[in-house]
Amino acid sequence: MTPLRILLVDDHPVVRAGMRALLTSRDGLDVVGEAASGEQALDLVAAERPDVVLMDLRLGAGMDGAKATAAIVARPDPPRVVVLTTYDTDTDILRAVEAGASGYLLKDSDPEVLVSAVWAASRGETVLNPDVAQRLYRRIRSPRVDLSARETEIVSLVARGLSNRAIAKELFVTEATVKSHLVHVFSKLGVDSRTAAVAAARERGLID
Amino acid sequence: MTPLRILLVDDHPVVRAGMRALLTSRDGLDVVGEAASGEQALDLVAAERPDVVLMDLRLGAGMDGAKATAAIVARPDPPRVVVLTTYDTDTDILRAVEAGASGYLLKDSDPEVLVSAVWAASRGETVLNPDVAQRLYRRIRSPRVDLSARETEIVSLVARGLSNRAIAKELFVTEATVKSHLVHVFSKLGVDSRTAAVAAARERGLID
DNA sequence: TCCCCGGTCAATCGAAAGTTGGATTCCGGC
DNA sequence: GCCGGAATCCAACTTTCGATTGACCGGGGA
Repeated sequence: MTPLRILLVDDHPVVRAGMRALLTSRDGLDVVGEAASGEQALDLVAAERPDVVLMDLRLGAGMDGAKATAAIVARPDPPRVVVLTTYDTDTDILRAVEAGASGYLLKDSDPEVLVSAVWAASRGETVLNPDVAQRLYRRIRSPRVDLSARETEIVSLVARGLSNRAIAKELFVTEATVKSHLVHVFSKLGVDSRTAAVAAARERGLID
Repeated sequence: MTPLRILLVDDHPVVRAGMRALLTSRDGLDVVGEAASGEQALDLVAAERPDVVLMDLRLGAGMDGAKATAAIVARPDPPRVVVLTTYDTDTDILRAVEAGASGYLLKDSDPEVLVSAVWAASRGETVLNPDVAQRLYRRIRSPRVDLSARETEIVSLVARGLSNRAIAKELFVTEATVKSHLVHVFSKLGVDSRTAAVAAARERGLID
């Protein structure tokens, strides 16, 4: 049987070396490339046609892991993409899953788990870390809120500590308008103050 | 010449494998142990007596990297500790340096940089990532602010979105007291609103 | 010892923030 | 076409926040 062809995507050389070391010591697994950025990952997917891509979500500057994942699975006859990351915030997970990832693992997973996840992904199965699965479940139950572009913009400025007046000046509207947007934000997030809105928006990954 | 004895400390198996792979391929370097926690690191330092410890700052549950570093350098004839981490917030850096770290590198550093940093540390030199050095410099110039325990507690609650009244209830004090603390926080951070205080405290790593 | 600092509280006042209600525009569906 | 909904905008009103001043207590360090 031909070995499974694997592409590693991570902006940290140390992590790439670690994945390579953990995977190449296994029979039937072949690391055919390493990419340090999303752009490079796309090139290597086209050139090497791997079976499985191990993808970090945070890739420093440029395209992030979720975007790169989406671009990869949009290709004809795409490889499976398994996300392997340190972060487990709701939004990160949701974005990765929406982008079409076949798995979501945390970097503190056991090497065994990692290897079996790669195999499972190659068979078309979906592999989720238990914590991650639980978060996803919670998220699906609670209705998805999304703020309009304007609202997000304003909450971001609030989070930076600007007053309504300062925000109004920044966006060339009146203070009343800023307040009005904030009222809508408050109701969408189920809070009743700017600080709580920032906390809620941050928790749901709507800002930052 | 006897090889340099190195101990790896990181809670992520992948990262440990990566460091091991990058270091063991070099002449004169010998990885003598791996620890997944601060407690384990202390044991292994005592048992293996390494020359250099590569230490992650975030170690999951239990003792964090800064504490572990401090405990290690407090030993008789201690090894050099080089911090190797993903995070580069001001507080992390400062805590590591204060704990007695001989170096501070980011995980996106080149393997070459990593290797030469290990050698430099073994010779007693201090190795700082340029970004890190710059942050340290900025930090030293701007007078160090630190909030009292009570003040930090209150800012954290503000960051969670609580009103003064709610904070007062939470801490069993009156609203006047909360306001009084916030006045001090505002003046220490150079801001004039609760949201700006949260932003400033977050930026300086005083909360979260 | 005395003084300073951290934590506690009170009263007041002006300035933000938050509430209510309403206007306009744009867009997709019946 | 017409309607409903959502996004953006605005103004007047009420509440909370923040500034200011002043006070009390307890625990260290000079």
